[in-house]
Amino acid sequence: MSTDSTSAATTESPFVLEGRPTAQLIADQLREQIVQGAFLPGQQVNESVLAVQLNTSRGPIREALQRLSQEGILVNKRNRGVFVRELTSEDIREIYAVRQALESTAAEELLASPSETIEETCSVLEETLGEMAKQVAVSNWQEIARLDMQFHTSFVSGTGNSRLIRSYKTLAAESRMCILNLEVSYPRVDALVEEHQVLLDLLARRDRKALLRAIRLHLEKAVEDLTTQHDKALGA
Amino acid sequence: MSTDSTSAATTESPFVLEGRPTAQLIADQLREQIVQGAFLPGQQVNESVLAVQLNTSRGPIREALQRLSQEGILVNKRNRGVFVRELTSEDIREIYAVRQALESTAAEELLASPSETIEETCSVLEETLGEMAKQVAVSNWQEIARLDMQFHTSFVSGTGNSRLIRSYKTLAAESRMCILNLEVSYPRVDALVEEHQVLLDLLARRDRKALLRAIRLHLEKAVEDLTTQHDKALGA
DNA sequence: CTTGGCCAAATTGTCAACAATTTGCCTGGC
DNA sequence: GCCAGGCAAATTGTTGACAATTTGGCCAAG
Repeated sequence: MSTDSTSAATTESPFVLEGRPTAQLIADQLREQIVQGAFLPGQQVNESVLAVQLNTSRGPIREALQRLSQEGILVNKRNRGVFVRELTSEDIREIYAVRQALESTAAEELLASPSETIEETCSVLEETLGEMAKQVAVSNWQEIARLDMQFHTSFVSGTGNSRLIRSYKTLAAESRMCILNLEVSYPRVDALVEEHQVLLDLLARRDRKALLRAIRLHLEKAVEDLTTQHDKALGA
Repeated sequence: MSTDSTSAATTESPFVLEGRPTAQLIADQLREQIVQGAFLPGQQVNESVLAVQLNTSRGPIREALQRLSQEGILVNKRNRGVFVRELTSEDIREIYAVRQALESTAAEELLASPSETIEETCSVLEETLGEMAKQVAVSNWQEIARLDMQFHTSFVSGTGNSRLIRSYKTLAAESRMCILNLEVSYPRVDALVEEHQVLLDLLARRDRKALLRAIRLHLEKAVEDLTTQHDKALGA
């Protein structure tokens, strides 16, 4: 992954301009690569090599890296560079505590929305869930992790509250990092699909109290799984 | 406020370097100026003039502006520049809905913390509240707004949850913008101090249920005041 | 008088070179 | 053998210049 010609594979688009903000495209690419584990935690991300890999100069790269630093998936050490953040068990608890707060609020707002909005959200969630089931069948963990977070992000996006969505997306990226850091992090995948199906059903049924409770339990269980795996990995 | 020599007054520090991340210092300065109303909503923020005002080049300025754009107090229009965000009544509702979610979670986490942490937080809040009372006496609205948000930010900071704090600080800045946009936005200042005193007392007394309720009412009332003033300002 | 396109000004987007700082190694002395 | 000091390499931080794009005004044709 150094500077050999095969690194061109990481450059997904030869020309970076698509008529949209360039640095953001780079940031999105990098974020995706990072949460997929292309960069190891603690590893330094060099501006210059990224510039040549993405066929651009350091300027846009700097902007993208700063953006990701602000999101929290990179850390910036003055005059040293940016590094992929290493997440501790405490970080996991923090992230999921805030996620619970935001998802609960999203549930409240969704239930207060017109039926049309709820139904549209449900159909989106259903589609994601179907895709998730397929990927579970072939044990594609990376895709499962992505779809897991896509499910939750779509749930929150259903509210249309842009601040809620913005805050949540950051946490979603961090969550994917948590999951990826732990290799096989889904103890039982069957339960995973089933749990999300429950969330979807409760939303469709407008069962406020049960939905809030299910969200809490779902996230609490995730924290438990993640921290357990995390501490185990540390012990190994 | 154009390019005359008096604009040097906006440059609070002749030398920007203090051994800390430079762009962040600029961002902090700008954020403070913006939430204080030094830039009007919708106004364009020019990179070049800022560069000469702050006695630096466009590079760090760009980074600072991008950071503030990501926080949401500036909006970036491709090839046009960055502008101070104009907030609508809908924005106010969004912001305060998320604030309610985060502050409620902060309350829960605080109450689950060791007594030591709670007491320390209370003393910090008390100090801010005392300062707020002083500024109320002299009707210094700008300082009142700052202390209002400092109170809430300190409350959330008491949890030590860095993600919670990070998300909240963004909303706090946006809230100050809401307040500033509306000139005299505190209908009755006495009620303001009193309400915060109630929050502090309930935290000190560990009255979970009453505290959560008080937070909700406090923020709901704020939304009502702000949107009323906002719509009135639009009608004028 | 209105409308269409063209032109120029201003501003951001990008780039490559230069400066400053940190880190690790190497050498010299104790 | 160990430690202190300095030196060199690498990386980021900063700067000024250049390129691209949008916008508003101007002019002419209908």
